Amino acid sequence: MMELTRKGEYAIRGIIFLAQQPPGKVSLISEIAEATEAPQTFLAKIFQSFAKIGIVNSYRGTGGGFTLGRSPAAITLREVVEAVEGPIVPNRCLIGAGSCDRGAECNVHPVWRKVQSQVVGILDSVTFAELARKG
Amino acid sequence: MMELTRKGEYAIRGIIFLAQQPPGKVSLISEIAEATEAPQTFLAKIFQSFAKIGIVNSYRGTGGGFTLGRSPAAITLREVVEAVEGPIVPNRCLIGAGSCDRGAECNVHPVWRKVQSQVVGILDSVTFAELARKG
DNA sequence: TTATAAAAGGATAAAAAAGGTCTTAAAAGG
DNA sequence: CCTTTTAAGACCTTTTTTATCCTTTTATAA
Repeated sequence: MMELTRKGEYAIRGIIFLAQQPPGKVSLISEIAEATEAPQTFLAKIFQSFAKIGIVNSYRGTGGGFTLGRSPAAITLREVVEAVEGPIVPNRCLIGAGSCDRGAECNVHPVWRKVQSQVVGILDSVTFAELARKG
Repeated sequence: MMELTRKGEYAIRGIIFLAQQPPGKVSLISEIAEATEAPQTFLAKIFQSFAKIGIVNSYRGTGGGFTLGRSPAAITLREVVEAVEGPIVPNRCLIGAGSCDRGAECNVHPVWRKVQSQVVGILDSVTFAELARKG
């Protein structure tokens, strides 16, 4: 339960790699894929979606590639995880009003809500500045 | 991310149902399935696996059915969730030594470890005595 | 302007997991 | 031995994951 998918793993490793490059360095998807041991075309898809939401910048053509969209300290683990895996929601019932008819009288709901807030809190407190630190 | 599967939902609802029955009452799988709105044959599979690990007792033949294997207060939410979903492991790398070659120098691992211990702690603290309470 | 480099986007597909059914066997009671 | 009820395993369908391939678009440089 609660396992990160490969997509999530590749995404995190990819962003860590970018965070470890000298500022301004543009990295090819082929470099990133090799360094993170991720399938290149798959990683490319992930980075395309990251470019759309501003986590990375992408540049086409000769000399193109990817850079981080913000400083590593301004990118949280939560943001990257949710970008690829969707929102952190331990129980379907929490998703939206009406999706669970047991809502009111169900004693399990508050437990999941607690789990959710704890996990979100932890992932929100970790930035890629820390994750990229070597040593 | 972190979503409980239907299997997990049915399992929890089924155990809550049993916990709400008068002590000693034997319930048919058909009753439990109807009450929890779960597919009967699917729920039967889940309860078979629960019988093996002692969460429930099963009785065949006329007058047979299922009862809780222990008092509701002695069954934790964690136990039921892990029985159907497998261990709570946010990152594959935590599963076993050697399954991740990045272990030592990886800064993400401690974060997942923290997530794991928080979630396990919460689910361990909730018993079916509380979950079965009505009102 | 032509060639080259690189990401973007779409279509497809294999593999795995989730979700569920069906059939036969075994146990218990009458 | 007949009925009721779970046990066990084979089987099937759908969805999600994990990719791959091909074409298009954008950018650069000769």
